[in-house]
Amino acid sequence: MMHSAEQGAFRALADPTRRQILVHLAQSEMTIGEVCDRFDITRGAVKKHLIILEEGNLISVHPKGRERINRLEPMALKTVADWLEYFSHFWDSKLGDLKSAIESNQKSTKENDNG
Amino acid sequence: MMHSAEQGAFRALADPTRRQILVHLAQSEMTIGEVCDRFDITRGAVKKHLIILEEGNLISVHPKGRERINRLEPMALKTVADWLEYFSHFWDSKLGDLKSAIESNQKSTKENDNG
DNA sequence: TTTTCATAATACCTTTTGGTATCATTTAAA
DNA sequence: TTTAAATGATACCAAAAGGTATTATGAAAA
Repeated sequence: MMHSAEQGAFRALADPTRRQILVHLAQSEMTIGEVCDRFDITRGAVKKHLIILEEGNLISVHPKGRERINRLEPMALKTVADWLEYFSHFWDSKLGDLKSAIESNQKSTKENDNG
Repeated sequence: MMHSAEQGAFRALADPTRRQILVHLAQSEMTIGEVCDRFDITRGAVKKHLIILEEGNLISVHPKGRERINRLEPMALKTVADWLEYFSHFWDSKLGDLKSAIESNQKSTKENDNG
């Protein structure tokens, strides 16, 4: 099946535990054990979340002795932010009302990366 | 169960068909029938996607005679963009490398809305 | 009033998801 | 060289997701 570049990241972000893990990794990189200490689920569950985060390129994993360091990879988050930015004129527009913003959008945009 | 304000939106955005629907609704509001015309799935499937988008406050639905108009609600997207912005210093930082950005983050941030 | 059109609702099916428990593997330490 | 620690892998389970087909409703049109 076809997957857009950001699909893996959107999928990973859908789960609150995974978003929480990203917040923790934004403070410092961690081993799996250290991530587990911050949640009340089993190591196996945490491991699965880390795999999904890795598949979405939101983290990278680096072996170090018998440990494995999990590190935030912010560029995948930027991919998501970029997708959202396509809609940003709806909320930071000076027009102030949605109807006008959509009409303005219809005039200016026919094709786009989100389509 | 506790749900953060943005949980419904993140959940809705995880599916590529639903993201596509939002792109279409950014062009103009549409009835369900008009949304269906743009996809190769059944009306029932589209309806379910619209319900999930509505649950995430990403769209609102407005009865009009025997039709129901689906309208983009951009503020829920802003909620998601705001969550992501917490991480933005990792990619737009002048520091340029992640290690420094995380160390800088450790100094400046102890608690935050994402935590 | 009787159709017809746009939509809602429900039952059902398969795959994915989020979790557990258990066993295997690899590396550091005694 | 054993032993302990950190992690990986697998089988299993219940619930949620994404889809279909079918039936029901409610408003517009003939």
